[in-house]
Amino acid sequence: MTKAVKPVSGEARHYIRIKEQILADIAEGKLQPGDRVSSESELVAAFGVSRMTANRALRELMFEGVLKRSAGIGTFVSPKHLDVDLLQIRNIADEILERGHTHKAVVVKAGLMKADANVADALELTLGAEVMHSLIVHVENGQPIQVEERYVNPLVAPNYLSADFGRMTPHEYLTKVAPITAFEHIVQAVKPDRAIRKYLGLKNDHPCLRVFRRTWSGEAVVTCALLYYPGAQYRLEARSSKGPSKPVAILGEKQ
Amino acid sequence: MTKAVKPVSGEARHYIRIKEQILADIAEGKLQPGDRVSSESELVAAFGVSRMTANRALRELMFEGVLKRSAGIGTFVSPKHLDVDLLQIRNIADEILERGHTHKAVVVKAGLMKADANVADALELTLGAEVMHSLIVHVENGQPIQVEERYVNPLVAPNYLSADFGRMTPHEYLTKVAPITAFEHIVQAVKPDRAIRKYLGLKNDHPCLRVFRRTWSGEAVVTCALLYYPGAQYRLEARSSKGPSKPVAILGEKQ
DNA sequence: GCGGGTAGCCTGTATATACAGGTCGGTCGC
DNA sequence: GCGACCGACCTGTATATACAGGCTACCCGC
Repeated sequence: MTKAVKPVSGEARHYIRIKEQILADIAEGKLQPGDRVSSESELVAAFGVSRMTANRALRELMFEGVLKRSAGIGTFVSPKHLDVDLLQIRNIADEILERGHTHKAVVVKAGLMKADANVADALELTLGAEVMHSLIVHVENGQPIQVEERYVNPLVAPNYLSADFGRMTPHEYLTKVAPITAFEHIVQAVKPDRAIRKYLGLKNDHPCLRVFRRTWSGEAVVTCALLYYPGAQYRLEARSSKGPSKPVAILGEKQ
Repeated sequence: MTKAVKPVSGEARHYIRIKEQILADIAEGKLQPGDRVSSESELVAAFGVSRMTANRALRELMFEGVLKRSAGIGTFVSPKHLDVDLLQIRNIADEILERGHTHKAVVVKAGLMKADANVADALELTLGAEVMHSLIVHVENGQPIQVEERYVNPLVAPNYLSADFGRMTPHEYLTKVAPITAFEHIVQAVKPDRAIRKYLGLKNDHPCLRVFRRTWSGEAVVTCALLYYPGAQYRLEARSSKGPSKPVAILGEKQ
C-alpha cells in the first residue's frame, strides 16, 4: 500500500536534497534574509516526500542557524550571520562547507621570525626564539570572512610551514600534529587597522571582532592566533551544555 | 489502535527526557568518554517511546558533539569534551571591586512593558506578555564601562523592580532569586548608536562589544540582557578548565 | 463599525512500520 | 582447520498518520 519510495541509493538522501536546494536558493539570492521559506506541506508537494522528511530538513537548517521557525507562522531565512562557538574550536572550512558554501584560503605570508616579547610570552618560549608565522585570509563564496594571523611553536609542529594551506587549514594541520587539550579565547571589539580592512574589504569605521586564541597540547602551547571577523555579521556564541538549542534573534535587530 | 501517547503537555518532551538522562549520566560519570550508550531499541524499551523518538534524541546529541554514532556498531560517548566550563557569568560590580576601584550603578530606566516579538521569543513568553525592563549604566571610578539593558521574566522574579540596584546589581539580585542553571552568550562587535555612545561617553567611531546574554533557572528563562562594553578596553575571556591561568598580553597591543 | 468566535494553515511532537546497509560472530560445508 | 555464508543487531532513511497548540484572517452578529 505504501508508496515504497526507495530511499535512493548512491545519490543524496531526500532530506539532504531539500537542504541543498534551500541553501542554493539562499546562495543565489533567490531567498533573502527574512524571506519566507516553503512550508513543510509545500515541500511535501514539491519534492514528493513525507512531511517528516521535510520537517527534518527544515529543523536541521534551523539548528544550523540558517532558518528561523515559529509555530503558526512559518519558516524564514535567518539574518545572515556566521556563528562561531566560543567554547569549542571548529575548523572554519568545515563550518563554511556545512553551509553549502565554498571555502578558499589565501596565504598572504608564511615564514620564520624571531619571537618578540608578546609572542614569546604567549607561546611560553624565550625572547628571540625562532617561531613560525602565517597570515591567511579565509574566503567564503568569494567574500573574505576571516583574517588569521598565527604564530606556531616549532618545538611542537616543526613542519608547519611545509603544509599545504590550500588543502588543509592551519587549524586542521595543527590538530592532526598535536591534539588540543586546552584552549583560551579572548574577545574584543576593535577598529581594524588599514591592513585588516584591506584584507576583509571593509570601510573605515566598520568594527571588527578580534579573537585571541591559544591552544595547548599537554603542557605545551601549540599556537596562538589573532582572528579578525567583520563586525556585525559575525556572532560568537557560548552556551552552557544544558543550554538552549534554538537560535533566537538578538534584541534590537530587525526580525 | 495506536497507543496514542499524549505528547506530554507541560513537562519535557520525550526526546528531551532521553537527552537529559544521557547528559546526566555523563555528568555523573556513569558514562565515560568512549563508553557505549544504549542503542535505539534499548531506549525504546527503557523509555517506552518509539524508535524514531530515540533516534532523534541520539542524533541531536551527535550533532551537539556529545555522542559519536556508527551504523552497525553502536553509539558512544565522544572523547573530546574539552570542558565547557568557563566564560562564566560574573558580577560586574565584583570585578570592579576586585580591581580596587569603586562601582556605581546609574538607573536610567526601570519599569514594565509589553514584550515585542524579539523579547517574547528570547524569554520564551507569548507576544504582548508583560515583562520588566531596566536600563542601567555601570560606572567604574567615575567612568561608565557598561550599559546593561535587561528584560526580566516576571513569572520567575516578580519583585525585580523593587530591588535596590544601588546596593545590588540586577545580576546579583536575580541569581539570588533564581540560581542560574544554564546560560547563553552571543558576542558581536557593533557601532554603538547615539544613545549608547552618550551613556558610555564614546566618540563616533569607537567600536563596542555587544553581549547578548540569556540565563535559565531550570526550564524557565530568567532574564535576557544586552550588555555594551566600550571596545578595546574590555576583554571577554573563555578558557577550557584545564587551561592556563596566567594572563597574557594580546598580540599587537603595546606592553 | 467593531468585537469575538472559528476555520484553516503552520509547526512541534509522537507513533508504527519498512527497507537498506554496515559489522560481527557463529555455524556449516569443504 | 579454515573459509564462506548467514543471521542478529545496529544505525540511517523514509513513509503515513495523528494530535496539540500558536497564529491569522475572515465572517457573523450585535
